[in-house]
Amino acid sequence: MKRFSVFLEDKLGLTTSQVEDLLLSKQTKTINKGDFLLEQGQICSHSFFVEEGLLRMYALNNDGKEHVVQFSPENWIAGDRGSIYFNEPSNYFIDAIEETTVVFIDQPFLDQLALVSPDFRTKNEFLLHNHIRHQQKRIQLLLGATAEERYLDFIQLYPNLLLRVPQWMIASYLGITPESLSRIRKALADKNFAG
Amino acid sequence: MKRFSVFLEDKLGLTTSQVEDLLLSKQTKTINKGDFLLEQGQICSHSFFVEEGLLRMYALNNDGKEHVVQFSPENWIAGDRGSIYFNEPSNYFIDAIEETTVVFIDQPFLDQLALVSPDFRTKNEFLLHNHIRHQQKRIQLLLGATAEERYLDFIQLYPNLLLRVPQWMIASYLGITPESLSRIRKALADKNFAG
DNA sequence: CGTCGAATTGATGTCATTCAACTACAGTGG
DNA sequence: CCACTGTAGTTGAATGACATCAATTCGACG
Repeated sequence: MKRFSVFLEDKLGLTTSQVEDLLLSKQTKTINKGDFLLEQGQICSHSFFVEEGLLRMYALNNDGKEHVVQFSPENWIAGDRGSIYFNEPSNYFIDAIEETTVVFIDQPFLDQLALVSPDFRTKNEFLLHNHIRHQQKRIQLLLGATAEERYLDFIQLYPNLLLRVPQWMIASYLGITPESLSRIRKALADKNFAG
Repeated sequence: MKRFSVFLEDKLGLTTSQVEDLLLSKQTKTINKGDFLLEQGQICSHSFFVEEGLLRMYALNNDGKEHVVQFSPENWIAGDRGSIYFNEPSNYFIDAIEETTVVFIDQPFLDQLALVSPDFRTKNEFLLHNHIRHQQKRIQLLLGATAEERYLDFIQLYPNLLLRVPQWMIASYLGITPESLSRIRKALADKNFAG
């Protein structure tokens, strides 16, 4: 749980010894590529800190097509807040794109963190604000940018994911078909040779 | 500041007397239809609680077209978190769709709230989670739903806004042109007569 | 080497945009 | 009170962006 420890110290303001205590009772779970941590209809009772690997959260639309809401590589937290905090069955699936090791985070654990660390809540709120800000940016792009612009933004924001996520999933994240993404990439390649 | 008082009591867990004390030093500001509370390039140093009226937050894309990120009617809070919490110049405009009365909320005020109310932070985090959940839903719709489906979702979610927001702004919120929305409305009207 | 899913490519279709004309209506000034 | 003006909304025709369907090609893996 190396990454999780560092995360607790750097992002949430805990001391090394606090982290050691807290993690005594914690275990990691490793799941295979393609396995699910959450399926539509279930109530999501945990968030998942990604220690190693890569998760994807997606929904199905009316036609049964997958739409990726977010990718969660190392050091990210996945989970459906709607389901966790409002106790509703989730609309989402969370599965592993690669073999992935996660740490389960439940409410009691968060309460513990708030108890031992004075500025845990401040830092946690910071993370929430950051999440909102990223979502807002994404909404803005979906409203006003072309598929090509959204793709360029994606490779700038997540250059490391480019190599790890299959292209058809990136298309799904961008809100287009795999065929369209293929053509966009071709057009970009042509432009770059011309320029 | 009636609505703001009720908000502080009901949503953020303060007592009536706490609210009275806190609001002694607070003033409202009323702005005209079309006036701005935030413009692109400025650093957003406050959030705005809407006591009366209706705000809209929007961004400009590469072509200079407006795209509405959110509407904020009574009891909502508007503001650009990216700018507030990360101290960056904002990408957004916030202006008034109607004459609007707002209460300015800055960080010192929030700190005060956290001091006097034990469960302010818990309730505030709840609001943040709720915001994230709504944004996620919107992303999902933009990825996988047709313009018609998004419009139906909009009128279900914000039936009261239908009468107050000009149609071209709703189109902007949905990510389509005013002409397209006009046609969608016509098609729906035809369907309902047929059915 | 053969198989299966991923990616590319081409032909065609659909939905929304663009541009333009026109109607309806509110606000302004004579 | 009426003409003048500007903005919102509607409608039509042409265009454009992305989707769909179908046919290959590519590449990983048993």
